[in-house]
Amino acid sequence: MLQVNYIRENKEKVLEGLKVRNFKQPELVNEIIALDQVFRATQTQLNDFESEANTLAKQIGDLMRTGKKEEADLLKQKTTSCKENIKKLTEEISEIEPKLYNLVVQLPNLPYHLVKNGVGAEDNEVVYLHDKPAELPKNALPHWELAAKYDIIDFELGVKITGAGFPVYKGKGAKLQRALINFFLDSATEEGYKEMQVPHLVNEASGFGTGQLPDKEGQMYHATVDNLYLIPTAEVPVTNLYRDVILKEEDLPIKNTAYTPCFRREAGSYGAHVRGLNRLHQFDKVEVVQVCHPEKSYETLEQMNNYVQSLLQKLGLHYRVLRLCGGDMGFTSAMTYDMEVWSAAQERWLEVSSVSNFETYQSNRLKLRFKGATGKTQLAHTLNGSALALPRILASILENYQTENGILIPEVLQKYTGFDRID
RNA sequence: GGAGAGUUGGCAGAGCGGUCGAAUGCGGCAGUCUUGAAAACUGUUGACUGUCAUAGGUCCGGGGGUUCGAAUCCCUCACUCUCCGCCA
Repeated sequence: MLQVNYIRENKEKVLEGLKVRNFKQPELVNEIIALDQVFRATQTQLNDFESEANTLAKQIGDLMRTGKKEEADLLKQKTTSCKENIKKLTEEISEIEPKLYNLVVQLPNLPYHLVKNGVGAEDNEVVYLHDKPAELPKNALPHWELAAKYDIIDFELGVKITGAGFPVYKGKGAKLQRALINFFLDSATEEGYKEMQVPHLVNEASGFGTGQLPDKEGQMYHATVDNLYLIPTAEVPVTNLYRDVILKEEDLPIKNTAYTPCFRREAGSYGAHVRGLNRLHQFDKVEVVQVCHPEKSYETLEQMNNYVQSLLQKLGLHYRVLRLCGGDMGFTSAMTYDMEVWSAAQERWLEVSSVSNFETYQSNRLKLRFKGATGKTQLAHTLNGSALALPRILASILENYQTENGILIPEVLQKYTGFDRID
């Protein structure tokens, strides 16, 4: 979330940013500033009374110790009105504070200056296009048909044991999946990320820390008996490692990577576009996360962008990079690149990665700070990206590498799979 | 699942209802000594809020209560640990 102090001191910038995002309730800004003023005025009044009460209590203490009980009793009477005021003002504050918080969390992050004004996906900028569509054999099949033909992914079996959106990978399909995970983790390690294995269930506090709660509660699977949530992305546990942490400046940047399954309820999304591997309730993903110095975060974003592209290039996929416009960007992001691979058989682009700089939006909520040379603590910047999400990568490999004689395995994966084709 | 113990500053660990934001040790930082380093010695060292700067205020797991005054007493919730049982 944004910092109230920042909103107060940079009202115009905030309004401009919200405009780029096409944000529908700019009036929130004024409400926040007004309520914040009330909040701080009340706080000041309360502090004054608290100060008075503290002074009186100390005096009474002194008198009691020196045996002047009558004088002490006299002073005690004076505390009554003070206490009443404190009680009243405390109640006021406890009403105002959550109200203010609820307003502030409704504001999205402010876009970086490179982000273009826009409403939706059609306004995104294509900033890079790599290669051409693969040339496919005549009767090219979409991946779900290839999956059935070679018996490597079984959607029906998943339906039987769990439900739709939980595929079963079989034989070489399972092996290819594992190969991709290893390839992505090894690559991330070479790039300087530290591999982490984190829990796949998180508590409520972690859900709040990265902002899935309270708003997107319906998107997560909830183990109610223990009040734990299945993670929708590794971002949740990996970023929460740094909740309530004050780092040393020399610890930055922190680069972590983790492979996890991801669980998403995807309530309400059905239809042709979710066929096959396009949209699942459970899928695998390798995530990269960085915590860095505010001055370095855009440099870092470009590094991460390039890194993700290097993976796609090694896999030999036709892809493009989008810089999302204000209206299409996630709520918490300041700038996002989406990578999309071309699905030759479906003839559409599939999003396989999203790399974002959240600036201080996450770290403010997480209380993730660092202490610089000056001794002042300040919020760190956080970034993350998928590197990569497996199902659509798998889908596009199946589709793009299909031949008359089976599906070829990209060379870079062969040392992980141990075979060079699926037939 | 049963029984018990605990939760205090970066860590370890003390704390009588008032003089406690909190002893002490370690760690960190600065200095003395040294060619340099180590050791030793000296000093310093929490976060948040607030102010132009002071001042002031809040924080001893969370919430509530008793009291003029709570880290300390009471209630409640959460979490952690130990032992037993079960078990990958």
